[in-house]
Amino acid sequence: MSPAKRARSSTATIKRSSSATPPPSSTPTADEDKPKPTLPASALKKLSLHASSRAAQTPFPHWQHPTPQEAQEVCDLLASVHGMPTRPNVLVDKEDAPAGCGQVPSVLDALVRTILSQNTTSKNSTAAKVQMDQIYGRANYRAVLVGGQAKLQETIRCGGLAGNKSKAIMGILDRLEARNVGELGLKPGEGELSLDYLHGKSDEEALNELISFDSVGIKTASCVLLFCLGRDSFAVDTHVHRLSLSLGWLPPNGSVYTLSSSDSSSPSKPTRQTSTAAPPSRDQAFYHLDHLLPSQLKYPLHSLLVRHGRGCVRCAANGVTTMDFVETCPIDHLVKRVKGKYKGGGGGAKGKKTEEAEEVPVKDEAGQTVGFAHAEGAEKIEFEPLPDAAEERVAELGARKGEAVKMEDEEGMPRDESAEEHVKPKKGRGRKVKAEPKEEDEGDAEPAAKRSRRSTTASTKSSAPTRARSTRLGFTSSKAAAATRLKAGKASGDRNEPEAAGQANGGTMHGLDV
DNA sequence: GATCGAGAAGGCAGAGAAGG
DNA sequence: CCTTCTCTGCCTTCTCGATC
Repeated sequence: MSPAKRARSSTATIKRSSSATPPPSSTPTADEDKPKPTLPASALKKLSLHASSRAAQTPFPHWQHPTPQEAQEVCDLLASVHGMPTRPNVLVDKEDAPAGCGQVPSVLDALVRTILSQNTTSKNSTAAKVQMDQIYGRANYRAVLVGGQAKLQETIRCGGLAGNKSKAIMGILDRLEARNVGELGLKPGEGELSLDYLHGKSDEEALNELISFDSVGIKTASCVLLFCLGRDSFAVDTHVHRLSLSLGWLPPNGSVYTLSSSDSSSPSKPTRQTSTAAPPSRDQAFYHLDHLLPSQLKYPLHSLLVRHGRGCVRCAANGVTTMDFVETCPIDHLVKRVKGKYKGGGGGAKGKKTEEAEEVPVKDEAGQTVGFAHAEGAEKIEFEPLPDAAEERVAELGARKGEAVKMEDEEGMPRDESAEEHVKPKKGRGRKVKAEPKEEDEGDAEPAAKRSRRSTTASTKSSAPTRARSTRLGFTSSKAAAATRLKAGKASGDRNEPEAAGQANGGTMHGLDV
């Protein structure tokens, strides 16, 4: 076989196999037989972690939710409002496809789009992708590779985290180039940089290949599998994660059951129990839900949960939707919204946190946690009446300001950002506040600089360093900066005109994968 | 009204702490 | 010492409450 034949066109439309598992090595590639080129330690660590998690099937073997019936019910209810998403058999390379949506035929393009969508809004990531296409040409990754990381970083700066993302993308392109040269026998600079060979690999092989790249985690890889490769993988993003918690599909405590790697062969017998207030992580949620959910529901459920998590005024984070909102929540009777989450907005209102509704774990005869319920007195959560129209919603949201104390939350995250949370001794593993002064609770007499980094940033997160950096770079708040620019009557200064890029982006605000 | 301060979204890697 | 787990930094934009 000519090595050149292996490099498929990245821009052509590619008909997908409808089967979740492609024919086993119908094109037995040399890279399957050869030992893999040495991967960096970080990649090996990721792969090892993934392998043990997969072997364990689910991190919560005693938590049998969602059942297929529960999943089907939620799917049907959400579809009644949002419509039932159907996966296209043929992906077409649309110019205005939003970043973050892996629904493009080229696997490499899908992966890059998904990377660009990490840690930023769809608007920003799409702007970055548009910028890339303008600078390098449409999905011209050879030009990207030739141009170097610095140029790429500058190009995608408007998307945020440009340093990390450009490094990640260049790493992928470097490896593909090395593959072209080392395994396909091409000359340097020849052939197309493509990941389309993943179409010929099994789900697990493709997933492993993807997560072996730097900056590509389970979620990113899962998105590519789900949307580009047409496989049944249940990607867990923030909306899916939040709603899964609210629906009781995940245990309230993320680390109740932990399998040691040596016991991964007997997943039904967790060897150790840890206890932490932290809810399941997104990765844990992925392994649990990907294991339990029926394959045919993964695509529609992911799409519906994302759409609903963004569009339902009752289920969106902080009650603020980022797209057309849903008047009535079809799963309102199924979700458990608990008090306690910070009501978004307004920095000045620091500390506006609502009272936490106490959760009591429900245990089976063996003492294993199999569910949770609100403590007495906390189970009655009164929902506010739904707005009747969009205008009313705006008014309602306005009226909610300042009523944070009464505002219930949909998330049910036991983790609190209060200082008390962080000075609490934890039973489980994990980093503690180093040498936390005992008198810390007492007062603020100690200069903030003397506090541990963790406790200091617990309340401010990364905002402070970010702001400090922004200030050094000449930013104030974006609003102020925008106003200043408006006054000055010129476009944004030496920045990369993110607003302009956003305008170029036009209406593609969301990479909604439906 | 202008400005400032601060939370939130978004996913990953890596540092560091603690248990076995 | 190894493994496991938690937490933070990374970056930008938007939003909103408080203050001037």
